[in-house]
Amino acid sequence: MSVKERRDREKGEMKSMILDSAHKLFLNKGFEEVSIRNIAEAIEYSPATIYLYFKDKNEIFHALHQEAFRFYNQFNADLFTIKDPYDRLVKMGEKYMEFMEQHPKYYNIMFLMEAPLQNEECIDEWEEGAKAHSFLEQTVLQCMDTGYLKRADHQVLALTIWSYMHGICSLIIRNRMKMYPEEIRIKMQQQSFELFISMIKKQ
Amino acid sequence: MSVKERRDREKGEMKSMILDSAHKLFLNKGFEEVSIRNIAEAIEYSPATIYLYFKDKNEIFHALHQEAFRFYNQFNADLFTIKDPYDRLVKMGEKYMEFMEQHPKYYNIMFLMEAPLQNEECIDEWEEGAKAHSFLEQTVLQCMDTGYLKRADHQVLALTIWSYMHGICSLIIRNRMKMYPEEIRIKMQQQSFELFISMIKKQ
DNA sequence: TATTTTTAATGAACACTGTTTATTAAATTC
DNA sequence: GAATTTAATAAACAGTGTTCATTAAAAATA
Repeated sequence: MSVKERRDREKGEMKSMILDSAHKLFLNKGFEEVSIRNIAEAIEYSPATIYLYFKDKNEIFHALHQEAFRFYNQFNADLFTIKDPYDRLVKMGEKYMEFMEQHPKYYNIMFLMEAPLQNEECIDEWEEGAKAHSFLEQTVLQCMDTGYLKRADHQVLALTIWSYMHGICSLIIRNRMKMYPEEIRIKMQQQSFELFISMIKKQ
Repeated sequence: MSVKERRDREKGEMKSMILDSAHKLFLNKGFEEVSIRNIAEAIEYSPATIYLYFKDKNEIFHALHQEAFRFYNQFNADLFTIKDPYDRLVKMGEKYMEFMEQHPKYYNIMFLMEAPLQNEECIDEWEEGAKAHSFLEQTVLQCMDTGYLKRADHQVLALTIWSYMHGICSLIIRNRMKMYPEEIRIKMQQQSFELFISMIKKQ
């Protein structure tokens, strides 16, 4: 019995050893640029060994996708201390943009890359992502209850807000805002955010 | 003199032959999945020949990126016949989503892929994209002038609208809306669009 | 026209990639 | 101690983007 237990533990340790190395390499080189052979070299095992612990490269991406959401929730931990729901909502948007700017590689794997969600079974939990999203939904609902936002389906409004935030962030990250000269690009982005905030606000 | 002219013409013909083949292959297989060797085989030349006409694979992606924008402008041609600027703006949004749904591969290369804009010199014109964007800006301006939209910086509002549209579209295309069960996903998307439209409208 | 120069096209190679499989070595069970 | 299960790997498969020396053809010059 205890043999099986140790084996399971060792299997888990090996998995997180692979993931840790992959994680570090990915942060240095960018996700697509790291190969299975790179990871194998870093942990001093052969490439084939990786396949005893992960089905394929996408499964590694999926695991790191989940880790990125954990990191994102940590990054946003201080939002929970903001009592006023409207202040919290605005701060949430600001932090979303901050996260994109400070951690573009995480943003990329969380919201832009295809790889992490390319395996069928990825329909499963995605707990941390759901947590973040329902936090947004609850905040929106509270904003309506306190009269900050016009009454509407809070789920629909939450999706609309997220869509806007993700839209502007991914345009920036993927270099699709070159029609604006570099100097004014950031100003445009800020003004757009302010405009959007004023648009959802009651009155 | 005329020799050089013929040579230039032949060079151009070869370039568009490569591009045409690449285009067809990409539409069948998806962009990342087509190799230089695939293209070479299709045009019955050796892979090395491609490099006499294009610096690298990204340059091919860049050319197709431009073609996609031409196609997008064609797709939207009938918007010009809509006289009422607000009707035109709404229709513009609807067609944007239609385009994403009917031509996800074009949408991908236009707005999501990194490759087409990875070479330095891509800062150049991007004429067709600028055309589409300034059409949006002008429509927004006209909507303000006719009292449909609240007065604001029309460039900032145009960017905000595009950000929202791109946001919802890329969340769909990249499968990031799995927190909603498949049946209601499309409904959420439609309701969100309607909500956004009502948000930007005066009153 | 004959020879030199320029240009176009390629085969072969380089240094990679993800993934599979047969084989070996070690650990565990009988 | 022998048989069995498990873990790890070397080697191979079938690709990838890209470069470069070499060849074949076309154009320019003598």
